Amino acid sequence: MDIPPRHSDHEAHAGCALRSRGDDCRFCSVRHLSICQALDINELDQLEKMASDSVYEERAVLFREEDEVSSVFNLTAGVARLIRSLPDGRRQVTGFALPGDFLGISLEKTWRYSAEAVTPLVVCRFRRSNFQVFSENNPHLIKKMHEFASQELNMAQDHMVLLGRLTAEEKLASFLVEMKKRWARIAGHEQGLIRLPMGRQDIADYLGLTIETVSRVINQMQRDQKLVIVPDGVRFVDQNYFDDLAL
Amino acid sequence: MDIPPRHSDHEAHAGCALRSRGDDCRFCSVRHLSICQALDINELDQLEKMASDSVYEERAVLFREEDEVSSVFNLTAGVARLIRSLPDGRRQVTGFALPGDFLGISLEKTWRYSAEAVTPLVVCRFRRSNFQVFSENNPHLIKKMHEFASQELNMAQDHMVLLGRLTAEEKLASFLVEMKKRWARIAGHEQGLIRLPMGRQDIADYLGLTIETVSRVINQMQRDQKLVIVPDGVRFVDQNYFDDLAL
DNA sequence: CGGCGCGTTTGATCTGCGTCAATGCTGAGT
DNA sequence: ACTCAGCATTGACGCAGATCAAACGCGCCG
Repeated sequence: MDIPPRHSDHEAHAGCALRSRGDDCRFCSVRHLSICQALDINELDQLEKMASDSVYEERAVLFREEDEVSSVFNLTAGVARLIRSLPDGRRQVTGFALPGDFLGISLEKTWRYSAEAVTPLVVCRFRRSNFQVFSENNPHLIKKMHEFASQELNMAQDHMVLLGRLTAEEKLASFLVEMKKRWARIAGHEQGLIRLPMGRQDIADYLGLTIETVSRVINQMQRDQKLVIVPDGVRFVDQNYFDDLAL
Repeated sequence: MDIPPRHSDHEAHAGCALRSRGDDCRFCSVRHLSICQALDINELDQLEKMASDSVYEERAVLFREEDEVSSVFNLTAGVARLIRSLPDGRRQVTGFALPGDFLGISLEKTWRYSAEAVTPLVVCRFRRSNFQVFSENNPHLIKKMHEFASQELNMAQDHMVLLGRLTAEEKLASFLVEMKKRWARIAGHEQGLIRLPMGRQDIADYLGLTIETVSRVINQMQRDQKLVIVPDGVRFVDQNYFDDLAL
């Protein structure tokens, strides 16, 4: 049961919490975080002509593993989970996409993972063919994309260490520290709050654990006065504890 | 105790088993596997002027995590392990580099992993600054490098699934199938033999297991007539068993 | 208000793999 | 041939985290 995206090119959601690009790349709230930081005003104008905003509801599927890559996405608001599934239903969440993240940096013809909206989502979408042509004429952009790809590769390698060699407690600490750092880069976050819009099951599938272990470890941390669990996230009480444990 | 590389620009190892580029890129045995496949004869000539072959002994360190990236490498013969270490000594092998693999595709200023020779090694080495200038004037090459980076990202994501969600038996089966496929792409391999030049400890650190578990699982597979252990590797007896288990 | 659905928490028990320890194998050096 | 060093194998045992099962909390809707 896929939920199709609501398209909204020149209407709607102005003033809404989800508004982001607002049909003018110059005012895009994630511009300085995204690959668009490589572009000057003129290039931005060109790119804007190819862009279309899309909104997805919670749980909506942006694309599935094996689907053809017909569009690439710049996430402007919300959180998505990136998933690889095994035939028997086991899942590995390979990452969470936050505002400013780009989906489609790889040159493969088909997606190698699925993407689903964890929260309501706004994306800036491009037809891949258009985007490819545009990028091939913009060396700045190509280089920025390679930088982003390098960055992703590093994060992937970090995550291999986490999955292969850390204990459950270390995994959770690393995850929370990572989320804290990533939210801190993004404007409009409440100081001190680590937002966790994804469910426990997603966290478990990201860390290679079960939902019960995730729950137990987080609640134990709360009992030990290392953090407090609040609606939609946690707050660190003992930052040193986390810095010591995290990868 | 680092073992420094023996340099050999216009001498030595002609006729030796390790000879590969032989100071003429046109005859390089890994050209069609490596990023050099993007280059025509003229470009290859230019690149050759910047290249220098280096040979490393078994266990030699090519570079360490945190080192500055002053050179990038094209592996022409041998096998290297790529390692991330934790402060307390736990290791994660993030990958094995085989002939044709390129080290230094990322644009970061420092290495994020160490590389060590599993077997004696021949590499085609470039000063990073030279290579960077050259690549910026060769769109073909840039694109090929981005392709290689995409490929690596996919492999990293596969590996996350393996580390996070597979059993020890599935991990070993996936590893062996992966090695079989990778050797098959490389000329000069003996049909049917899956070469495993790395030690059990390296395999364990690659799969997020202990050396004892690796040993137990492989030997159990032999007892169950799924494979036979031979010097320097294994041979599949029951290919279906592995295809069913592997990721 | 009450009941229902869904995600989370908590408890009891199990088990796959890690840990610890001993033994075996192979190849290099004397 | 003997010894030693470095890996690999094998066995006994323990534990971190999985599994199974039950209860909890909370928002939603009739």
